[in-house]
Amino acid sequence: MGMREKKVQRSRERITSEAIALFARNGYEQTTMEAIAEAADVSPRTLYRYFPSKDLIVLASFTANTAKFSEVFALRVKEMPIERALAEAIFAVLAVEDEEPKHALLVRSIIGQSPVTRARLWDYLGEQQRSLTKQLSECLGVEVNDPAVILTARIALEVLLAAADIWRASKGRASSRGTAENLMLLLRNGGILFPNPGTSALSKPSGSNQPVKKLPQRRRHASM
Amino acid sequence: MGMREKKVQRSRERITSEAIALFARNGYEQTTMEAIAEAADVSPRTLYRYFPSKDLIVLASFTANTAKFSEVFALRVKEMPIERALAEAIFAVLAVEDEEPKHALLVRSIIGQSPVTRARLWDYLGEQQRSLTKQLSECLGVEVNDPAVILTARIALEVLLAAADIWRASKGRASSRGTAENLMLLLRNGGILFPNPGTSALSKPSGSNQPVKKLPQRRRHASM
DNA sequence: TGCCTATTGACAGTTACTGCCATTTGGCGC
DNA sequence: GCGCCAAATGGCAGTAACTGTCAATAGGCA
Repeated sequence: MGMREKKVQRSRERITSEAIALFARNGYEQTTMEAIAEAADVSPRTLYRYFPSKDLIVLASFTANTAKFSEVFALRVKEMPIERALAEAIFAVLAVEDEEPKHALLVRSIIGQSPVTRARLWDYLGEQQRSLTKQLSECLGVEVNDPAVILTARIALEVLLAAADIWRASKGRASSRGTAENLMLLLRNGGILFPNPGTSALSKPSGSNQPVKKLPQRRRHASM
Repeated sequence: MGMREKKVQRSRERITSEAIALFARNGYEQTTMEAIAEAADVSPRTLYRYFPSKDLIVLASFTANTAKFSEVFALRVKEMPIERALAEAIFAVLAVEDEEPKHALLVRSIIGQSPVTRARLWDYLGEQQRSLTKQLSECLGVEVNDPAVILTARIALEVLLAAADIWRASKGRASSRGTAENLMLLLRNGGILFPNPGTSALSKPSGSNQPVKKLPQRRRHASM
């Protein structure tokens, strides 16, 4: 990698880390692009070349730390049943929450501060969902617009989001992986609406979550 | 209602309808607030008093035409099982799609044009979800942070969104209600991942959707 | 009729973002 | 090392979404 690309890389990382720091200190709306540019030691115009909009800085910080659902799924589905592959993908995406809880909570709090930022996350999840739908349809040999695969993909991502929500509500004290496992068990048993015979309709009192296996760490300001 | 409030009401409706018309003609980004103000015959400053931001005009046009999920659910759950009440709420929210397909498609296309606008919809759905979670927890006598109710609320809204998506993909030719019914049947049968014994894992070929019962029409630019 | 208050409008200012052009700087053949 | 090219950067001017402030206006009511 030449001098040129290395400089770009470093600028990019400097921008994201300085921006996150400023957002954390002063709030998202209160920190101007000019301030970020100064902190990252580039001109405002250059900052806009790296990130066409302020919210994309936040999204970059988010995606840099989270595995891509569809990628993990694509990898795992070759060697295990679909249900397990989905579970693995969910765990992989949630890995940051268990490994760097502080940082995960911080980024989420920044995302929560601005509608535009939430929009980027929503769009990102939409892409993941479309991608997963496509993969599921190929696995099962049905059309991509088959209601069954569309619904399955959406529910899988909902389990992920619900786990993240519950984890956040616990302020990072719970295990996100354990939470996700709990939810998937619930789903398998038919949930509240369609409980399978012999399973309780409600979730078991989840005072203690399972211990979490350590997974290889992802670096914070990765290549993105 | 006095002269004063009536004037406000009329201004509000003039703004939303003119704005939607302009968005439809020129696109969301291309129409300025100034242009909307002029079309609605108010000063720009006044326009901002009615709608603090451009995207909220679009959200208002959306919510004015769609029933509130949680309200319908609250009403119906008193007289029928939860599963049916959820279904009724889904049908009620989807009613616009079947009654005013053109308008529904238009608003959705405008929402699709801007991330901020999508964010508002997402936030709106988030409120609905929290509200539904609370109601479900009361119905079942469990905590609001019970994973089971959280997941149930999310899945219910996902069914709604999936139905809307599939309906939109059909360009309004399908029945959104029929689509939703199809999805709920799928869910009841355990879907792809956990099929109940004796049910096909995949959705049945849905060439013909059920006929749709006519429901009382909601006015387009209602009180909001 | 005349006062009071809610609504409106005009003006100036901030900030996110864009297009354009001049300047700098790393990469590379010589 | 030298000079050329293309990529990267920076500065400047402009647009448009907002926001605060204050004066003008117009219902509502005594």
